[in-house]
Amino acid sequence: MKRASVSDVSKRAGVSTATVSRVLNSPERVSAPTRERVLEAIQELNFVKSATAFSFKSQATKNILVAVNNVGNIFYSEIFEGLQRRANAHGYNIIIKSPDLEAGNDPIIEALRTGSVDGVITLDDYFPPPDDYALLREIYQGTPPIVGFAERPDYLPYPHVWIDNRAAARAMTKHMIDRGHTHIGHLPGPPGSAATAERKAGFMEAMSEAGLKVDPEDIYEGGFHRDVGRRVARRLARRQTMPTAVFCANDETAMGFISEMSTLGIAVPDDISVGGFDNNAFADVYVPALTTIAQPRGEIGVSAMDLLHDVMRDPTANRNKVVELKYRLASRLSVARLRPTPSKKKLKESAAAEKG
Amino acid sequence: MKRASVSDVSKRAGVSTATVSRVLNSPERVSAPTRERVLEAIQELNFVKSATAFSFKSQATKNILVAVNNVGNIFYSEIFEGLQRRANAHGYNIIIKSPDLEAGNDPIIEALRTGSVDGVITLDDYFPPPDDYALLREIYQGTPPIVGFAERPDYLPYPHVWIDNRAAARAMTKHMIDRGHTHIGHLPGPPGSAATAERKAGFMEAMSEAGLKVDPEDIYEGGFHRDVGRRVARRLARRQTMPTAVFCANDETAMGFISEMSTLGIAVPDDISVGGFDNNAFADVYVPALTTIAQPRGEIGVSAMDLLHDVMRDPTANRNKVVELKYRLASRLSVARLRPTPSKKKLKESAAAEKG
DNA sequence: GTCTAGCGTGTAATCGGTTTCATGCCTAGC
DNA sequence: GCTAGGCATGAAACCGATTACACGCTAGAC
Repeated sequence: MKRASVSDVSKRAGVSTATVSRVLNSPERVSAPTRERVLEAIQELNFVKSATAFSFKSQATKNILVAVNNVGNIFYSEIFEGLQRRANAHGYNIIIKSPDLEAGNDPIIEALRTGSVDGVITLDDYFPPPDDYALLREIYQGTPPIVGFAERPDYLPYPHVWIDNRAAARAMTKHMIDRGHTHIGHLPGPPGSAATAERKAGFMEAMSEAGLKVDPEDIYEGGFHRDVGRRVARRLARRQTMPTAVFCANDETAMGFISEMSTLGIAVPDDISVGGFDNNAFADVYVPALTTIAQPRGEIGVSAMDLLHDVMRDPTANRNKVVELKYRLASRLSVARLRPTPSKKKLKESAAAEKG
Repeated sequence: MKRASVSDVSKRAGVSTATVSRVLNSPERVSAPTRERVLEAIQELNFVKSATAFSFKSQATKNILVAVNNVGNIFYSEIFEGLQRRANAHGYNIIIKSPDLEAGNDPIIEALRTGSVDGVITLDDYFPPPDDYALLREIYQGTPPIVGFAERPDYLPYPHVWIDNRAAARAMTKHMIDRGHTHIGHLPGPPGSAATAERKAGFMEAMSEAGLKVDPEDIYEGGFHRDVGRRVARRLARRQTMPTAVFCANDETAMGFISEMSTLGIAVPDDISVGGFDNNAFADVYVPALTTIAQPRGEIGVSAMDLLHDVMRDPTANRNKVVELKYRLASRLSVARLRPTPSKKKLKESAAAEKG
């Protein structure tokens, strides 16, 4: 039992394939009796248009590539959700792909070259070889159907959606300063990333605006990973004077930091305050509930898909379109008002007292 | 500047399209000089095979549909990662989709009917209309190229990957019993889900094997959501005698529970032990680190994709294939050995003492 | 009564590859 | 010297839909 084709339907209904196609695409151009016969035949044969044949003929796949560095990063989950929902609304499918590091291939280049997708959304700093992209631009006469979130390479300034990382970092830092903290540490994220640079700049600006000095020792470069937070926690715990607050440029890092501090017997926020960035899926059920910058991830997905849709419909008009989305400071428990801190020694004593 | 076609290449090289196709697919059948000329022409014109034309001709899209109820659920992240990696290896793309509840359409039916994908992987209890599936089975002569994780509807018993939820739940319960707990509560998850039923059964089995009675009051049906955990926490805190341990059939629920308990001044694991299920992305950096059942999510993705690949290559031979993956009990801090619990009153006293 | 406009429908080309079949040439075997 | 077989290549069909163009018929205008 094979799928029925237009030709099968046309035979069954005693008409030409052209008429069947008209019934499907502009039924008002077909006389009522003929239309009826064709529709019956379609029913009887259980006919559905072949997606591949349609793509071939129309030169449009209805597929959108979503390229990310690591599909498994939970940061994307909600973005995927927004993308998917919106793609459905526009009649697209989303194909999600990460670069295969061993093979060294670039999914974006490949997909656009083979024409297996109509457009591309890239969600992070995705920096493959410029020369291939130069070629792409040539092919697409300056406007490949690409849309991004946040950072873009200079050689391919595609339309994009972003949030103001610098302002957000400034807001978090100010939040800490407002609560009495003057000695604040910062974990800015992986070197080389634009997000890192922006967030760090925001931190520095807020500190300098408040007339506070930043000891280079209090900046801990690293990556957006729990192990970075853990490592920094161990290092901090050994120092003579700890900062009273630490701003991690990523919730996962913050959680790694807090959890390690907890096993070292240092409590958040009683002994040290911690702020994060992302408002990841578990920031609100963390103990303590994490004060963080909420990125509107669902909306990022929705906006990116809508933007791409615009770009695909009118590439030149939307060539330079940029959509800024609002961040939000989610103030919860992990950043507390500064109180005279009990020394570590005192803490141990009280713990001992409780046991005894 | 448009993409070059086989025909363009053939003209440039002064050969027929058949020869170009041979160079691409079975180069050994073309004489060296001709082959050279064709390859040159391909280079010069920057020729790449059209994906749509190929799909059309070969009747294979190289696309795999991954159907889930909610793309945004972070539980899938790592599974997606495994699926993606393996799909790449087999030369497939993955299209990720959730049903559009308003439109009431079923992505699986639609995708298979239009032929826009070659196969389907479904990751949770995905129970759309049986009659449509009956039709699908007819079309595919009994073996639609579908593979699932865990639960399947009776009317479409596709090959699948699973973990033994019942045994895993039994293991967690036994772990609590081994640590001295006899009064254990259980949050089994959303009613109607097979996972819920299995995990609950495992819990009951372990309790009865240990000769322990389960008060129906200690079973809290709900869903895999933080709010369920929170609600149960509030309810428990009001009871005269709390269980000394609670087994939540999902980490998110466990975290909601723990975080609410924490704001109520009840500490985990000092006052009550909590076990989870999933080993989600943050279970290890939670405070306290969460004791849970680790599902091998990456491996689930890998196995499902490999299984689908087998099914697509030989549907009849793999019609009933089932792959069982191993769970693991991750014993961390949230389940502690039972100690004589301080009453809530005592706790408040000691807190007051600390302040004073 | 003739001419024309327009409606409904069919014929055939088209998209870009792959594949079957045919053809011409060369070589080896007798 | 003739033939069989094999190799390199080309011509054309094909996958399933859409669409430009052609055609015939009817109705309305003069």
